[in-house]
Amino acid sequence: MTGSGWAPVYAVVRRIPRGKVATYGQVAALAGRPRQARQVGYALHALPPGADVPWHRVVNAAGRLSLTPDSGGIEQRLRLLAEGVTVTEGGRIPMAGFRWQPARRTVARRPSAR
DNA sequence: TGCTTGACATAAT
DNA sequence: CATTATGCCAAGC
Repeated sequence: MTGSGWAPVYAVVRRIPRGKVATYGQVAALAGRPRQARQVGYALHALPPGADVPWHRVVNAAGRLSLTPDSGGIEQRLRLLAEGVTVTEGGRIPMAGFRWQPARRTVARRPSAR
């Protein structure tokens, strides 16, 4: 099948538990695309309204909504708040306990470098 | 067919 | 905290 190939991306996003959030890079990595966080965002943007994908649970690595308030960031914030995720007016999320951790990435990310 | 833009990430300045 | 630079790749024009 040559189809888009973003199916795994949507599958990963669907796996994000309610009340938690994941980063684009994380989703990209879990979907098999370690360095394509951008394409993940693109794929989510291309999602039709009402899709079975909780795109609002995906935020950037800084724990902030990447979308502009004019684009849908407002809706994303409201949806997260409705799920119990704390989001400040500035679109910031305290990733202390809201970060979805499927397995790796606990406190020490990426050995070496940095 | 080739260049530009973009829901990003990371490091450096 | 803002800006700059680089990487990665799909879609739009």
